[in-house]
Amino acid sequence: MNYNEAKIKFVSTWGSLGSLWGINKAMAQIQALLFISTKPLSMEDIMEDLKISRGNTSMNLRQLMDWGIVTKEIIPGERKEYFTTEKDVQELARIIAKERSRREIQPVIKVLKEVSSIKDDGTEKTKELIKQTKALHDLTETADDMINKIVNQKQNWVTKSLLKLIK
Amino acid sequence: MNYNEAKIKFVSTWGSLGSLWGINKAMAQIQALLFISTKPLSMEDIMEDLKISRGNTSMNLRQLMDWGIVTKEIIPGERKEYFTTEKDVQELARIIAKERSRREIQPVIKVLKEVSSIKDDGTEKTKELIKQTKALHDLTETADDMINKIVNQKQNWVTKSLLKLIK
DNA sequence: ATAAACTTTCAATAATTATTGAAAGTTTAA
DNA sequence: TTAAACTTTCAATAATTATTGAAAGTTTAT
Repeated sequence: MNYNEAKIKFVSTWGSLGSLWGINKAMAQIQALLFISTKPLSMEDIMEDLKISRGNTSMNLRQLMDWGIVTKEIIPGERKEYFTTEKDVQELARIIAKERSRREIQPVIKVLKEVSSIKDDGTEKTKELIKQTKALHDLTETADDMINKIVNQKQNWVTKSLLKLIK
Repeated sequence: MNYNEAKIKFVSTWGSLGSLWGINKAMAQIQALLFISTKPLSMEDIMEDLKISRGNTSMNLRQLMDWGIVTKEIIPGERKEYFTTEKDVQELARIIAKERSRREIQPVIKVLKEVSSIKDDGTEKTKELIKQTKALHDLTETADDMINKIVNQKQNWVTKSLLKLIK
């Protein structure tokens, strides 16, 4: 496998993985491209490399900036805008975990709390609903907390020693 | 909010959350319905409650069984098949984490390993590709390990004390 | 062996989501 | 102030994914 094959494989794999972290294919591919680039890329560069339209590139770059993963780079003397992504994987993971928690997990926790707080009318089905949604609420909250805590540790040794601990 | 409102809210929220754990809406809704039901439900029951077709119900129940989340229940004297879901949230989380890891994370780890193992031809771009995909490989592998380890702890106190530790 | 009761399959269709491309908008240089 | 260089917006369209429903398949009771 040479450089170009490897690059294509990485970008497309990372793209199809997008669904795993809740973003679309183009968005994930743009991020992947920037992630392995040695220098900032222009919209033109990205469109050409991924063979996607200008509009698509623009919209997805904006979303990546909203997530806080990609930033604009001004290159003196250049008219075009250039883009870079966060290059540190730990920091990338931190941002993604935080955003997903905020956008998706928190709202679910809220609903689970609401649902599990309905008045117990004494019927079996109500008791079951309360019991099960409460369990789900606790689990979701704990998992969310843990992921955020783990991912917020700046130093990698923490992750490593933690892993050793629970083996 | 009464029982029925709460039930509808829970089922639809859990359904739209499906994307978070990589399954479709109907599948997640069926699971949600079974999760709060006090007794096994027939295909008829599910179709009626969620207002979805027989075919859809059949296909999604089969997928849930493939995941190992739902099981067939034979009720003596009854011709119909009945279904139940795993009721313990810890066990449910264990199954889901394991399946997602197997279906989605492992293949990605494999590709990252391949890509990061290409021959270093000395160019800057190749060095960057290797460096970045290697970092991603290590992170993904560590995260996958941790999630599996955490979720495999049967006793909840482990999770709790672990959480306290990393606070 | 037959038929009723039930489940599965899958081609057709509907719903959703992503992408295009060109017009409108913005910024900069002269 | 003008126009070139660039970016954004968004209605139309394409691609993908989910759903239906009816025919085919299976099981069970008689």
